[in-house]
Amino acid sequence: MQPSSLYKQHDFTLGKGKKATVQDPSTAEKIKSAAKKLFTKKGYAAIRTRDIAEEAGINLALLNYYFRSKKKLFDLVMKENIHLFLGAMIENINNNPRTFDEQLDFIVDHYIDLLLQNPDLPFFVLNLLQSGKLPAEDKDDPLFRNIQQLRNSFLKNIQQAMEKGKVKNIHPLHVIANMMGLIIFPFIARSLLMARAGHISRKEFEELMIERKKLIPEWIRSIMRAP
Amino acid sequence: MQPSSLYKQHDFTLGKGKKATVQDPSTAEKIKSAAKKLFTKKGYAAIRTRDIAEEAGINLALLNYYFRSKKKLFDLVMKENIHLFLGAMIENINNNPRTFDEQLDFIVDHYIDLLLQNPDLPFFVLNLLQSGKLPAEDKDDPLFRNIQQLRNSFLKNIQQAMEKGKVKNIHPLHVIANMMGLIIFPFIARSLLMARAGHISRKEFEELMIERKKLIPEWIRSIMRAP
DNA sequence: GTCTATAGGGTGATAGAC
DNA sequence: GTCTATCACCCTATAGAC
Repeated sequence: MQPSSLYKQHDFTLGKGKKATVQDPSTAEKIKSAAKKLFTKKGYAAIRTRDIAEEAGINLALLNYYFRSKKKLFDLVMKENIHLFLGAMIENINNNPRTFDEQLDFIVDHYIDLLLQNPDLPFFVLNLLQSGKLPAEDKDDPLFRNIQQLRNSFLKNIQQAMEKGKVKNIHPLHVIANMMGLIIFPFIARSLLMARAGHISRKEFEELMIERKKLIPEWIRSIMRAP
Repeated sequence: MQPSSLYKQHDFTLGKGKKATVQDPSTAEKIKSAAKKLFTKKGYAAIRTRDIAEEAGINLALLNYYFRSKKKLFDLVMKENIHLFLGAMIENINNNPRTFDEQLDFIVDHYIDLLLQNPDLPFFVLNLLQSGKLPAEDKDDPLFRNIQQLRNSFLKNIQQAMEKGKVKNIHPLHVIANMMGLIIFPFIARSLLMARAGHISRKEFEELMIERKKLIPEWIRSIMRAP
């Protein structure tokens, strides 16, 4: 008998038509976090269901028992990762910073914190992007509405600053690309950077990333400032 | 009968012990460039040998006839891609620019040209990096010796400029990461940037990247300049 | 050199005992 | 809920005809 929902919240039909909902996070949770770890690090195609079962320390059959299929398990991980990746911005909306400078400081700070805790997240997203499997923005998902809102206000702020002559006339794509690149790139290239730009330990790397929380906003501002 | 070398330079033993070397690039070349296109875009695990055969318009068996195995074909593509990726720097060495500014201008210019022609190259390299399959630097390969030389002179130039007080005191990893990130990131995130940072066509994107050839060195310099 | 057919092994998924 | 055993399919690689 298969669970009716994907996440172990079965409706068991008992005798006399009674129903009971059983919560049992432990095994399903083990599988899901193993899947998250492996899929995030290496992508969908490179991971076998057997790898996930082994990582979770459970039997292969349980994976299908709880999640029906590899694809469905991946979709679940993908959804969570995308929310994690975009979630750093939600707080921005809720915190309601108005100016470009405030937004900049907030985003840089929160994203670097996020990436320090989830260093493989950018690779996962870029992998989706490259394979064309990044799902379209879901109009019903409040998260995406917030993102769109943030993007619009961010772009508007850049536009206004340029019109007032406070910053150079610069295409918004440059600003977005620079900000994202300065935040994200060190994490996707970290093994290269650690090995080749001097021999840098994991701890030193993390300290340098924390240092970037202050530096990147300064850099972005100096890049945009009129001569 | 299998070809003795991987790349279709057979020694056929003819009657009376004569040998002749036959050059036949067309089929092997078709397979290799199909493999390059697909492996570069989606990585090793996501591509089947059937995909390559179809893309090349040849029979599946020919792939193994010419290249022995999927793995060997991938290794060949990997080697070529790594050389392509690092080759943009070789010319730098051969051109012998001395100062940091000269090196900076040269690298940015040549890398953006390279990436305009091979936009999927960074993803391929980062994919190798992430899966831990990037081969160690080969001491025998002159390419790697040149890279090491360039890296050292680049790092030395940064160090010297800081000692002379011409630029801020900044960890070299920041400089390398910033330069690489500003050059490479727009290409790995291009579909995201084109769709979400305003609706940007392929042509507009390329024009913006060409614009970055002038802007990035300015940005790097303004980032490093003492206040 | 190129094809068809198929071997051989891996992989996702399930049946059925407990 | 969890396990063992196994099916059915897919994928790489090769044998053998032409």
